[in-house]
Amino acid sequence: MPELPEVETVCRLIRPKLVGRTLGVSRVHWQRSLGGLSVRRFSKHVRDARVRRVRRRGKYIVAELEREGSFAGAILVHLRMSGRLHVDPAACDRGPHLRVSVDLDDGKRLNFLDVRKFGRFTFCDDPLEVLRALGPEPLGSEFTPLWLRDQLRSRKRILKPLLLDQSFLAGLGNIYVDEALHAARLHPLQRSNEVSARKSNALREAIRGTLLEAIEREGSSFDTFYRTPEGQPGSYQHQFQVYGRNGRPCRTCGRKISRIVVGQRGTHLCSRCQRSYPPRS
DNA sequence: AGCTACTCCTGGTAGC
DNA sequence: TGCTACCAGGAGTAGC
Repeated sequence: MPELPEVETVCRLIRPKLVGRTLGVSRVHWQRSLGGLSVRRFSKHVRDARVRRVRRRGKYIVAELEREGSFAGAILVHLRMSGRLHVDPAACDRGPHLRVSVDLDDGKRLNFLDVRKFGRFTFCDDPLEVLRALGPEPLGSEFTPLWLRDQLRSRKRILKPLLLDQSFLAGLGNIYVDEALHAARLHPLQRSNEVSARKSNALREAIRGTLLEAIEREGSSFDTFYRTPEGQPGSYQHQFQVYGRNGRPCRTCGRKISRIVVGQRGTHLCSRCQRSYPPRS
């Protein structure tokens, strides 16, 4: 599933193909991809606007638009489970999963594909309205050791759902939470207020290290899903320590990786490496 | 405040 | 082979 590293990879690859382009006609094949916006309004907002900048915030891709040099809203993309973004020649047939496409002034087309239809490709007058609900960037300057310690201490939430909560920290999903918790040797069911300062620092390092390494490897690909916009798979899936390794030996200690369900999410852990929960008595 | 359940969707696969 | 049933899962929302 596209999480921060995958979204960052997509962003880096499509940025040079979009910045400076003027948008043309759009085609909407699945209206709900627009997230409630009408086809007419979407098309009108996008047409003849120029792409000023392409950036990532959490798992969102934000393509900021301008008209006559002034900010004119943004295309906001969330890939959710199976979304993909490609810039293709206009003649390229992307098949039945193409949901939205927008013509570019260089004869190409920005295509949004999404097998499971959970993703969003929409226009937003003020993207900050959506983005300000997000927590800090795990690779940004706000995510300090002190911030994490304070935030963990001031809540009494189970670690896994807390780390998945985008309003707490932006960009982590099921895969990288499991990987980071294993790297920090923390149990997914541990309560946030019961995490020591030392463990909090370890968690911060684990989150940042995991994400940075995954970005370096252009994310993770499996299940025929995520691909870079160049069509290449990422390679971080070969580094997984726990995710999807149910029943196979932990690469640290050899114990079989177990799978439990936490907050309706499949959760993978090593019960020897991550034994802080339940508390030993 | 924090939790659970439900919804949206499809392709893949287990079981028969 | 061909059918049905079920599963994964990010995020929003309702309800307790």
